[in-house]
Amino acid sequence: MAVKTQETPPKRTPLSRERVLRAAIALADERGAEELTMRKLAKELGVEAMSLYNHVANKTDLLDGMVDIVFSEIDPPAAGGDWKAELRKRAASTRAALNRHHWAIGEMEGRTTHGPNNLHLHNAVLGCLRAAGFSIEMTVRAMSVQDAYIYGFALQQSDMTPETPEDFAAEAQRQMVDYAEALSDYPHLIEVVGGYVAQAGYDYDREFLFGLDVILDRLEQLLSQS
Amino acid sequence: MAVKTQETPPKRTPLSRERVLRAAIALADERGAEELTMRKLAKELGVEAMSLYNHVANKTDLLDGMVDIVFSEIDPPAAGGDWKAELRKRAASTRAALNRHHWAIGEMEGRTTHGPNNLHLHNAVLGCLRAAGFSIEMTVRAMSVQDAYIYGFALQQSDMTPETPEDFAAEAQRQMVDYAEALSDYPHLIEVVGGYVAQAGYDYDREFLFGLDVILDRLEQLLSQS
DNA sequence: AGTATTACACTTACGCCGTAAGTAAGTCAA
DNA sequence: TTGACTTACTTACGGCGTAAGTGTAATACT
Repeated sequence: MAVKTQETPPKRTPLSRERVLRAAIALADERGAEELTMRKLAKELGVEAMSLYNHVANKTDLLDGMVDIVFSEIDPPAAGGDWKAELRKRAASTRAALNRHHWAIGEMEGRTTHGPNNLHLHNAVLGCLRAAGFSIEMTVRAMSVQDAYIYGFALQQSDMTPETPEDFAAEAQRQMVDYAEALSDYPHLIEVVGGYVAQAGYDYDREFLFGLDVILDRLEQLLSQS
Repeated sequence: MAVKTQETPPKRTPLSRERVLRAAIALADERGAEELTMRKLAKELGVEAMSLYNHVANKTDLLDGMVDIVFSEIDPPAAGGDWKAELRKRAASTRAALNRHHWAIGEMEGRTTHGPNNLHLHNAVLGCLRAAGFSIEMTVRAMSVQDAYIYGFALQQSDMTPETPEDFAAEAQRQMVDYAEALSDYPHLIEVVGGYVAQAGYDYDREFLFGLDVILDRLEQLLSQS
């Protein structure tokens, strides 16, 4: 007697904004920003594309949410301690977050809305600088130069996919061959890229910290002579 | 006697890669990168979309060509003169070029192929630093930190559309209202953005040069003590 | 318990996009 | 003249974001 057979009730866990955003980040992390489409994201969640619109207003709202989650992964600096160490820590964790989510650097550009985690982080950076003794004017400048460097470095790194110094050296050697004829006009590229980087490689972590300390050390000088 | 009336022979000047690239840049400059599509570009040139493919291989080839033209607009630094002045000049002209073509900063990310103008410029920067007396290792680092800062600054600026200090102040005031309730948790944002930037505004040129000199001055110190 | 409301996933459809493939019209060398 | 080449045109395909409407299961309220 065919009662309504409870044939494997789909039993899908319901969607939520959180689940949608997390899945979107995972997809973008794995396959890149241009592979993140509403249809593919829906398929990943076992759902049709239009269902996503019950939880995000549209695609830019989706990206806004994703970006703010990335901001939440950054360690805000503490105010009142060793300000250089605190800012080094936040710079490193920013770089780490942008590295984990290499699509984020491209998506943060041109975005006009700032999520709460973004505001929280920047409030903390300003507070750290103010506590260190910088004037308001210098605080603005100090944050601006650091942010520009941090995001710019991440941007440059995303141009060169190889991660390790060895990979980088190999890539440099390959490009030296590719551009061989043109390169003969560029002796300094040969000397530096061909003669040095292709041998020694390029340690992103070390170079990043070097540049950061160029900035922080000079800021410290300006602070002490003010 | 209906001879073949030479009824207004279309007389269109033929396309060329140069013309396509220039038109693409003009379109992207005016309407943004996301408005640059093959169809709209073709319409601008009075042609059908597919005709463009006789002059560019595909859309990324088009963008490669556009990006290299932007590089051609940057003044390469001279080697052997006042190296800080030369590098300040190239930084300013880079910023100016990225400002004229605000889409470029987004399109240079992740690009793996480097056009001749890109190579030429970077060869000149390396040459300038080597002539100033930097070791090969320090030359790599010095270029890296400058580039990161320059591109990062342009990236940040593209987040905030207003150009003039006054516009910036007005925008800051508007955002203070938008985020009023959340902002109460962020006293330093209130102090700095609300209390200072919203009043004094933000002079991009001045702030850019300040940050650049933070870097160049510290590099000079490291050079003289080596 | 029965009914009304809401929440949420589904289907369909529209106008875009980049571009593969094939066609037609002009130019120029032999 | 002819035939190869260049270059613009037409058509078509699959994928995109998303507007609009439909069906259904859970929840809230008599």
